[in-house]
Amino acid sequence: MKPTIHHVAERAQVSKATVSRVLNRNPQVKDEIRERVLRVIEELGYHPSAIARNLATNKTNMIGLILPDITNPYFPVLARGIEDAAHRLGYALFISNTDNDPKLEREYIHKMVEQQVGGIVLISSTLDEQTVQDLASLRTPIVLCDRLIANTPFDAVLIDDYKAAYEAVSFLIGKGHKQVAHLAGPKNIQSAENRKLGYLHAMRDANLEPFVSVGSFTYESGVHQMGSVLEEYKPTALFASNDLLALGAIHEINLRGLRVPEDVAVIGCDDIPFSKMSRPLLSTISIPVYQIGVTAVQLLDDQMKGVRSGTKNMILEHKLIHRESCGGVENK
Amino acid sequence: MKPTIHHVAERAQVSKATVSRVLNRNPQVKDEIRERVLRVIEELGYHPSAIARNLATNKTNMIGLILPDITNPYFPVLARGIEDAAHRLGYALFISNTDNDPKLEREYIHKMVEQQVGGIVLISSTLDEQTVQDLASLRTPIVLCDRLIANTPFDAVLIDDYKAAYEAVSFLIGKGHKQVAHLAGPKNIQSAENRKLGYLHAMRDANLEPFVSVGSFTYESGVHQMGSVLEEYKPTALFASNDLLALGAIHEINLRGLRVPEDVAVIGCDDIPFSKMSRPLLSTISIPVYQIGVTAVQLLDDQMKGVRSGTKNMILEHKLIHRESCGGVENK
DNA sequence: CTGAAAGCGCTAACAC
DNA sequence: GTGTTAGCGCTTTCAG
Repeated sequence: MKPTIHHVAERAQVSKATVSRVLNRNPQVKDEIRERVLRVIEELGYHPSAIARNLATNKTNMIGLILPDITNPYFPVLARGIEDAAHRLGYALFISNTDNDPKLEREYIHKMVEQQVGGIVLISSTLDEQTVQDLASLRTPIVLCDRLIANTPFDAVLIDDYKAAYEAVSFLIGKGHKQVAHLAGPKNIQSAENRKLGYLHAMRDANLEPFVSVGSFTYESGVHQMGSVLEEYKPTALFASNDLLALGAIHEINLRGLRVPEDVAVIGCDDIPFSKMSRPLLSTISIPVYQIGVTAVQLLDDQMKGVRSGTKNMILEHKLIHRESCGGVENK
Repeated sequence: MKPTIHHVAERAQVSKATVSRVLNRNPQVKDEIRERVLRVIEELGYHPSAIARNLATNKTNMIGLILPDITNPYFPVLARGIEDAAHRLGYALFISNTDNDPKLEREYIHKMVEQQVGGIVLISSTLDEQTVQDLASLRTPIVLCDRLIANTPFDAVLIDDYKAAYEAVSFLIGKGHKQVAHLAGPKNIQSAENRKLGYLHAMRDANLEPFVSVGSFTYESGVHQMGSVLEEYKPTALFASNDLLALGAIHEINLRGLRVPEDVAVIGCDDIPFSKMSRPLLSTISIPVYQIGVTAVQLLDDQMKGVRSGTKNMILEHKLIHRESCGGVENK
């Protein structure tokens, strides 16, 4: 049996209250007694039960992270930012993968609420109206990442996907490209849609004919989509909605005997770690993922502490990273 | 205020005990009453408090995962295996990154124990004698991944790193290579050491002169180490202790105007997702990471349920994956 | 089939 | 300074 505060109290010949005081660093305990208690705690290998404490204080030191898939290279850095910030603020972190399955999302959210988490960082693309209602009635603070839902009490932290895409495409156009294709992400993912819009508008503003191929946010999808793009459009440049797609596209381009960037310039989005390891090095839009995670937890913490009222949305800055895959850079 | 079982009971005009019964699907509740209670639960948006329940039953449905760094591409799949298995068994999962810092490891372990987790999956390379003692006295089930500690009560699940390395190197030697270098991982990581041993023995058994360069398990380290290996040893083949190292090495090899696999054949270890996206595709030792995670949780569950006594070590099967980077495979 | 009451390990007034 | 007491929200005998 694990020792409880009771055992410690008994053995140290003091009351549970006193043990509780030394546990909580209450200064008004005589040094002698404090030391005695501390010694007993050591001897017994006693660890206070956080759940009992939580129950008594009616507040917990746990928060939850719900994301699509930690296996997708975009997320580990985000998760790390969240985790680091959480621990810095004294929270333990629950984690759950949903694969973007709305049913699982709801299930995990409810599970976390039952665990009495103080708040949840939610990364989801598939929130339907009903789930949103559901969440809003939960009385549990929620912060969204990479996703904005208007008219809800949820804070959000994201980048300006539209602008990022517009800039990337304008950059390509500025280099003289007229045939710029776009590999888009799933329609139900807000950032994918916004990136597509940014692409479309940049093309329109330059009086160029757009060409969009829609797929999923995976390497395989990039390989696959690029095949038809190459056949139907003869692009000299490509803006992919994320790096995985870009990487897959490059693979397919090479397979067809074309070179990147000489024949087709490629630029992705996200700046996942692999982008710095691929050949050619991938040009991309760098997203401050780690910082997004940290910020999300800070917002959550504010909400939990009731520091703030009203919704808050944070737009973080992205950055165009010019590496090898879009040319004009000496092979270092 | 969040509704409690008390509110539900009151509103449904039954006792807390009855509400508890319907919560726990106790069949001996009259249908009529059950429905009434269920309806009230719905109306109130009531969610039972897991921590209160845990306190009452003295068992929890939480387990913890402590790993070095989710940002290292080896870990997400492992984490996913653990998470999936955990949820399947009804556990919520805590997660913490330690960066292999022994102090953080201890801190997080203790934090999780205080959270009353039922067990911990621990991925660590830096366990010193003292920490091991400490853990053993915790009365909390622990399962180790990728690491074995003899004479402890800890279960472990891993692969046979020695054998994996021996096979990889023998494979290279079998292809006629006589100058096979090794990029080793950190000395304090057990699997790195075992892989090095496997390499050494394979070379010795073939009467070949070994050449080892020790670094860390990173891409940058691969780039850096490969520089000197190329200058000092003129290898025709390379066995890298993990894929990141291999990928970095390939980068450096190419930078020096040499080709993979024509000039230097390369084989890595781990089979991280990026190995299937790199150019050339990386030959490697595939480790059943996902399965390691699943197995770890199963062992943990067994321990927690007291199903088993005594320590159990599981060695899972690795597999040599023959892709482009070691030659002899048509470029598909 | 349902209710009353005790208790899980801790904190937080309130006394002394 | 330290002890007493009453809960926190739930489960679990034990009655009825």
